[in-house]
Amino acid sequence: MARKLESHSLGLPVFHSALKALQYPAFATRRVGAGAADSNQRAAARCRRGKEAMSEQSVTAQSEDFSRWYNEIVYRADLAAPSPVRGCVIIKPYGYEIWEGIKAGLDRRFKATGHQNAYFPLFIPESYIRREAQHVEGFSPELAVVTHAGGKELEEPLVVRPTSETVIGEAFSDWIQSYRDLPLLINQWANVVRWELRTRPFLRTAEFLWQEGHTAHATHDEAERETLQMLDIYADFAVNDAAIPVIKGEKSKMERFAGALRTYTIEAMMRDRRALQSGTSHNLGQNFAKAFDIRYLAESNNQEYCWTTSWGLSTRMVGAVVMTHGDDKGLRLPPKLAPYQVVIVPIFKDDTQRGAVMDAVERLRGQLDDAGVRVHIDNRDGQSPGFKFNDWEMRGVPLRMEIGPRDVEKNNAVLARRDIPGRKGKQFVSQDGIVAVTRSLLADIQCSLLEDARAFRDAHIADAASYDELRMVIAEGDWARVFWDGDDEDELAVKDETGATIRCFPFDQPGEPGQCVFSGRNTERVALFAKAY
RNA sequence: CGGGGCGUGGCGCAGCCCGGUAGCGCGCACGGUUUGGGUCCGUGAGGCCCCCGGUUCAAAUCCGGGCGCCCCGACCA
Repeated sequence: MARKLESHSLGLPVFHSALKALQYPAFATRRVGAGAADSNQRAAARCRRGKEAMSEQSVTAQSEDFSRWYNEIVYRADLAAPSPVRGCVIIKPYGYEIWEGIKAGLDRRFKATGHQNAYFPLFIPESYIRREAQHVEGFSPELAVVTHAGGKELEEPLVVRPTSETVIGEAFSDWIQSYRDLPLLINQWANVVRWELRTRPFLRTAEFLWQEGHTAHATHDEAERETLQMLDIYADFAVNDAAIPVIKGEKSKMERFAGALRTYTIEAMMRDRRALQSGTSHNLGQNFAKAFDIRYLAESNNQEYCWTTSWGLSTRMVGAVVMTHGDDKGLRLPPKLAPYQVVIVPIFKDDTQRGAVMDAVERLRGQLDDAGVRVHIDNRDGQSPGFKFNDWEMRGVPLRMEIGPRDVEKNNAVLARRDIPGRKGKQFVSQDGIVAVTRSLLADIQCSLLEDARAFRDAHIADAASYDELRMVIAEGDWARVFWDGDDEDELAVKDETGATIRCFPFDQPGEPGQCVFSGRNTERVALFAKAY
């Protein structure tokens, strides 16, 4: 386990301090009309028709049908399996290991900023949920409720948690007496249930795994700092570990968490250019403190309500990794999250060769293993090397190592990078110093995935100066950045007409005033509109 | 909840119109052959044809009823 954690860093840029501002520039945009959408994608779509009946070994092209591509890849790469229950999935070991990587990366950051893990019950008395008015309203349509247990009807139905603000709020009100008990910084890793209508593996399932942090503070400002700090941690994780460039921002009133003062988000652009909210952080103000009587005795000897926050990131992140980096051949996993960073495919004809090849393979494996690289030997008997190459490419392994008789003879190995297709991604290297080469290639792949994703995203965000332009940009499938000073109805109108919603008001603002594309009012704020998952 | 579609070996499907032996591809098992980009051949295992009822000598197929699932329109990490 120690090794596993450690190998997540690989000598790559590691997480430094959650409080430190992130290094990457927020994001770039293009002008409307300039260099429109990917002509590549369309050409590919045209090309592909007619080859319909390609063998079952190949995956539907992204350009042809993105969601079909997604579903196929999720199942074929062995991330998940269908479940007997409605909107649920079985997360298979390969998918779960990605989640474990996500957990490890986040948990480390949470601990580094003083949070502790705890666990609260799955069942929540129905009356708790009702205590915070907006909260009930927000969640009641999607609650699963247990009415019977132990063979009889329960006196009070139990809600299967959709999130835990209420139980935790109740607990906090007991735990917190004095300002000396603050801040209280708690996180829990748990499953939650939301009875969603339309579900997709990882992106939206009836049950999902996540982490929910809950904190209580003495002042509004402190709570606000915590809320923003955790958003920074999410962004830092997304960028540096998952290689997903994200845009930090604030949610509009409509998209705000039920019961929150303010909701912040990191938004990522998937390969089909739809937005995916990949993590959120809420300043809950005193709403829950008042509903659950979370009070502390201040130094002044006065009873004060606490200021609370909550923040969560879920298995949806696995879907984000798939949809951000994946290509027509399948997954492309960032080395820091890849269950296997290197897969070794041994090649031999007969038993003599086998012996020599396997000796070399085992030796190299040992070296990589000792260096903390997650390495796997594919010694399946029935499959040809070619089959294995394709198989591991589909499963997104960053680096493939081929060792055959010729390599053994020359003390070589072949390394093939997943992020560079075909011959160009292949190189012969000496077996001596394999650790250093592997490490540097993995670091390189980690960066190149991030850069790819960033370039793609920036090419598909456009500044729109009018509502017409906004409509155009959205119709193209891109994201539109616009000056916005509309109200809820305006936002709804845009959604009805274009299908796009405000993903966020980015923290990165132009700093100069402009005219709201909808109301015409002057405003300082720009919003990002996009179609979202 | 409104509109469209589908339930047949593990997965993807054909068969249904015109009732009569349940079939194909993939996968799986075994043997051989191959192995540096998805080898090939042979043998084999595996199916209350969603459920209940009806028609008939005979139902996967026709009729009636149920159930389940998927896709498209209102919510969400």
